[in-house]
Amino acid sequence: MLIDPKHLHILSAIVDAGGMSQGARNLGKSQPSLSRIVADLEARLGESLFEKGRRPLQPTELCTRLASEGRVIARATQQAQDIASQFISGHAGSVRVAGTPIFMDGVISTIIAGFQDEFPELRVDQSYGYAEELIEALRAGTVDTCVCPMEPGDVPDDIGFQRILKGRNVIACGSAHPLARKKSLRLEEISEFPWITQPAGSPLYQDLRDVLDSIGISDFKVSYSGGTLSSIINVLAGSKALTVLPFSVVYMQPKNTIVALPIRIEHPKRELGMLWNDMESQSPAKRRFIRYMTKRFAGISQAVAERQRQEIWRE
Amino acid sequence: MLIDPKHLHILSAIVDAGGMSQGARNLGKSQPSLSRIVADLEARLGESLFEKGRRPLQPTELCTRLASEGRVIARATQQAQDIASQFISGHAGSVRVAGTPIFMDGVISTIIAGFQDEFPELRVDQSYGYAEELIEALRAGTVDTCVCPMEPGDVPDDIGFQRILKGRNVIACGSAHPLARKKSLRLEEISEFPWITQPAGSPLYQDLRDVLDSIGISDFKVSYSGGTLSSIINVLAGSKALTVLPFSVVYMQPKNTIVALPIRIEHPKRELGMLWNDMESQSPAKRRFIRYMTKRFAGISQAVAERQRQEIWRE
DNA sequence: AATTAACATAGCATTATGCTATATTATTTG
DNA sequence: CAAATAATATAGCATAATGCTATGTTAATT
Repeated sequence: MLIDPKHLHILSAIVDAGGMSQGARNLGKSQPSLSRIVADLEARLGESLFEKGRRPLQPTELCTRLASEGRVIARATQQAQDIASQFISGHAGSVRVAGTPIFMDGVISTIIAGFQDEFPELRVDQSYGYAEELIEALRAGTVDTCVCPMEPGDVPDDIGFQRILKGRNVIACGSAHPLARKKSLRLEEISEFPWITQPAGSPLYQDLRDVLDSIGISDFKVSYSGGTLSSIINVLAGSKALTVLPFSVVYMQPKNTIVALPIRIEHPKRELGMLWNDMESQSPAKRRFIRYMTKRFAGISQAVAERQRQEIWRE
Repeated sequence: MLIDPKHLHILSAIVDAGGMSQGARNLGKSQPSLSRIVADLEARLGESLFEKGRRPLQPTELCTRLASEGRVIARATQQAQDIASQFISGHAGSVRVAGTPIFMDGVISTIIAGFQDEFPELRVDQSYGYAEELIEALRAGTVDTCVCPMEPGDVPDDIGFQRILKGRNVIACGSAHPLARKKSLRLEEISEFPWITQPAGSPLYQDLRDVLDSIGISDFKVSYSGGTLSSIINVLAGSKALTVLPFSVVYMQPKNTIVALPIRIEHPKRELGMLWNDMESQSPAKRRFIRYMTKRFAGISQAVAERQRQEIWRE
């Protein structure tokens, strides 16, 4: 003797409408449908649900109590309906984003803020990692999308990649740094200052080495390492140390904290991009996030390049 | 795009069981059933509910949220199930009992106490009235059963009647009354005391008149009227007034409050009985109540008659 | 008594659901 | 890495549930 929750819902609709005909209209069904469902229920329960022979339909006590459970069911079903449509339209759900620390802290988090402003019901779970582990995480399904500097050729075939920003590094220092005011610099001038480095495995560490190699500095002094971006910026701002950072990160910082030195250094071969595993199986929220990011970066990319041209290349 | 609450319930069962096979076992269904229902739901939502190609079945975010609504539905359905079976077995529900005030207060309420002790989930709604209005209320369906002194011949054909107690009246007084200690009384002795009466329309008022008429007292002094039983008893106990009461009422009172005088007075033609409208359409709880009352009174009726024989008739 | 509005029933078409048998597939084991 | 295992997916078929329209009944109203 099992009761179908749908029947309880229908019962509540009849009781609330005050009759079968109106109840049927409210539910978008025909009156005979409800009539039969009620009759079946009565037969299966062995109890009548409406006083018979009364025309403003009068629910029995049992009916009233079952109808109140029906209301709970109706509410939960509606809720599920809403959740589903919110979810399908990409207005509800969550995205798990991972990426390299400096970019996540320095650029992506600000863009995420804009995303959350536009889609307040969407939850973003952020985590950190470098290329190999990120791809690993994508494959394991513990992360939905990653932001990571990659050489496009290094992206495995099974992983989607969308470039969002060109790789442009600069040498950065605190805005009070003695070199900060100079219009032009000779390479020798920077050699006396100590350096802030990223962890050895990180792309930026490699970039730093490459830059100094190309300038001819093979032996450099490291004054600070291991901090996340906010620590690095504090150290830069309060000391004479230098570091290599993506220009986009410098660009996104508030004025008067750090600046980029007007020295052209070589572009890293990596480009910042978004990675994903299987776009088709992504939920709408996740697709929406990726769409949003690539779209926002289309604009930002321009602005960053323009500013860099003005500030570093002085054209 | 309507979601069936049953499907949400099934979804929650699958998620909670950690897989379809176990979920199917828990629900008492076959695994292919669930598999298809999930596939249909996915097709209709256009979103997958379980990560595909993962074997410990892993619900997607959407699935998790829908399942949590499913749990609400499962709980409400179970609740409805419980309500129904409690109700059908007569262990839940309510009974609306009406009756004449003195009997309700003096006898029935005590029996109701026993009923509620045995069926604590059953609610009793009590109200008061006299024969015509009671029958009216039964027909209107505002009351389920009535307790009322009636002449069996006066019961309308459409109303069921079950005698529960013979009509036996006595003259009652406070236990400290000067007449209370006498073994036998002459009729003249009672004529000097004032009387407590019921409202003019009540059966007991008629009984009082009949009694005094038969004794030859046509002109009697009324000292108090209009009170319900507890007032009447207080007035009896604290004054020298007399009144006519059913012996059953006197019998049910605690010792040393009121007593019945050893004077044989004529039996009223009315007998206390239970009335109902249509036994078939009564809910189990109401049937159970009527059953309980008639059964309890089968015993009480004996005890009352026996005691009355001893106390009044002195046989 | 006639009218009206609602509920009940009948009949039929369609969909949903149930099952068993069997194919696939992810994971574990040897 | 192949075999074994255990779970899910699919196919096919029978049955139950549900939908509708048309129509019969009935309680309330005029």
